[in-house]
Amino acid sequence: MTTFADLGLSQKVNSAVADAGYTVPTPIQAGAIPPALQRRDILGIAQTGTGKTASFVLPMLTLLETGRARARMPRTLILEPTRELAAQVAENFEKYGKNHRLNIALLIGGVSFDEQDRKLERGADVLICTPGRLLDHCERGKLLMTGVEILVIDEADRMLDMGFIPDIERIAKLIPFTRQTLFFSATMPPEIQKLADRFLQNPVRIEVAPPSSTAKTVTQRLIASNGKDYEKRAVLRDLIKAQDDLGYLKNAIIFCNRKKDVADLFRSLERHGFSAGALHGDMDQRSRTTMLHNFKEGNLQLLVASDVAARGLDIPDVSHVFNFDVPIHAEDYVHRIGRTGRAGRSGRSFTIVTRHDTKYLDAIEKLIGEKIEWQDGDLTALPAESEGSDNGRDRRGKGRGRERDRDRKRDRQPAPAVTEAVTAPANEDNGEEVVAAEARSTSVKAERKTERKSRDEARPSRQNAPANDDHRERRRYRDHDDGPTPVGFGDDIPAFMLIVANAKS
DNA sequence: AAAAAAC
Repeated sequence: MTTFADLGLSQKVNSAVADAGYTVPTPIQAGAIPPALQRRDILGIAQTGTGKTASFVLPMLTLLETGRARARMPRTLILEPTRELAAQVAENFEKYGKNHRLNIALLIGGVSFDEQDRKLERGADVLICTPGRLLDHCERGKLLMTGVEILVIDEADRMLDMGFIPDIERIAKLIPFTRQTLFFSATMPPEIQKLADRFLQNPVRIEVAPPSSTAKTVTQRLIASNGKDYEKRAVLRDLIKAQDDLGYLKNAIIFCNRKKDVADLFRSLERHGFSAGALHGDMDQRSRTTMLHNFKEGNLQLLVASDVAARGLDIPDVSHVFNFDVPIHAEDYVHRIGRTGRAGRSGRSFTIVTRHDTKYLDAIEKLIGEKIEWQDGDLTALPAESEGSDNGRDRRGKGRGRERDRDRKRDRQPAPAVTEAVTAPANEDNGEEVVAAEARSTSVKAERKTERKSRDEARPSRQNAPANDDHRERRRYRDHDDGPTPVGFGDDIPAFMLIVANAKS
């Protein structure tokens, strides 16, 4: 059997891999690492979850051992479609590069330029970027791309979906022709093939089977619901409680199709006393980072997310995926449920289906080539909807305030006082702002510390994400649900909370 | 019917 030791990686890399507990490479790793070490171009066709990231990180670390970075001239460049994925790749470099002394710079949007700039000035061996921020740095003249030896284009098909290809082409033009290019995509539609032909020279092609399109380790079920959001939320809560009572629920990602619904559902779950976080692209980057971090650490049991979290995020041991909405694109279903049942573990997925979703459900079942079982009866078993059909436009219009009231009346669970105070003034117009504020409220202690620090340190960075003792603080704060006064702030209550609390009483 | 990404 092939082991990592057979692949030609350096001693430093092999020892970091062994420390991480790995001995046997995955097929994409076994296929890509040897030719990558020989400076060949690579065309890797692989989904996330196949060990793809290590298949470029490990050979890059080995190749980077000779030579040094010069100021503003990065030696390697990795392009990722989302900020979270970029951060995850950076973590991989830290983990497997622990025996190296490499400068790794993460260039993503939503955070301060200054620190990124300082890293560039020092000379970066590895640059991990989302396209927009990289181009921004280039346009400011802060970056010279003529020294790039290795270019990695990751998740190319997703880059295409997101309209990043023109940016990628602009970036590639700045990099010498003599570079080595590693190109990864989960699928190879004609546009991607054309792109690969332009970017790659005589590549080694490695294609690995998707881990059986929908992982066999995931038990999938459908739940019928009427179309009203408040009904779906009640169905979801019952489902979560039932899975928890059975002892199955460790943690869950709950997917919504829209950012606004992520915000609404998150608020609702918090109001009902669940331990929940939110993640979508309109949240400020600090909240995004904090939420993901807290979910990974187990400080939040539920993560309500948009499809920003559907692909590639590596959160080991997620027990459940709930689809609050049926995804519009069938492939997204596969990506979403792929967040659970990872690394051979078992996982469960539940998808809430309404009468409006049947054609999307059909497309999903066609794509995965099987019928998904209903948990308790299909749509025909539902009582008729009370107020006629509910389409999306209706839901967003005038009927909405009434629904909100009814939703509240349905369940009399007391909500934590602080959360209630913060969420009370939610309305159509400031929904997203409230989410940002809530994201803060769940980590007030942590953020107070970093804010204090940041007065001296220009702007806070990812590295300033809350440390472990802060989580314990927050949990105590979250579980405290008696008394109308915000508790846990000392005499340092943020102004926005005081306003809200006073307005309420 | 959406989401993602630069300021």
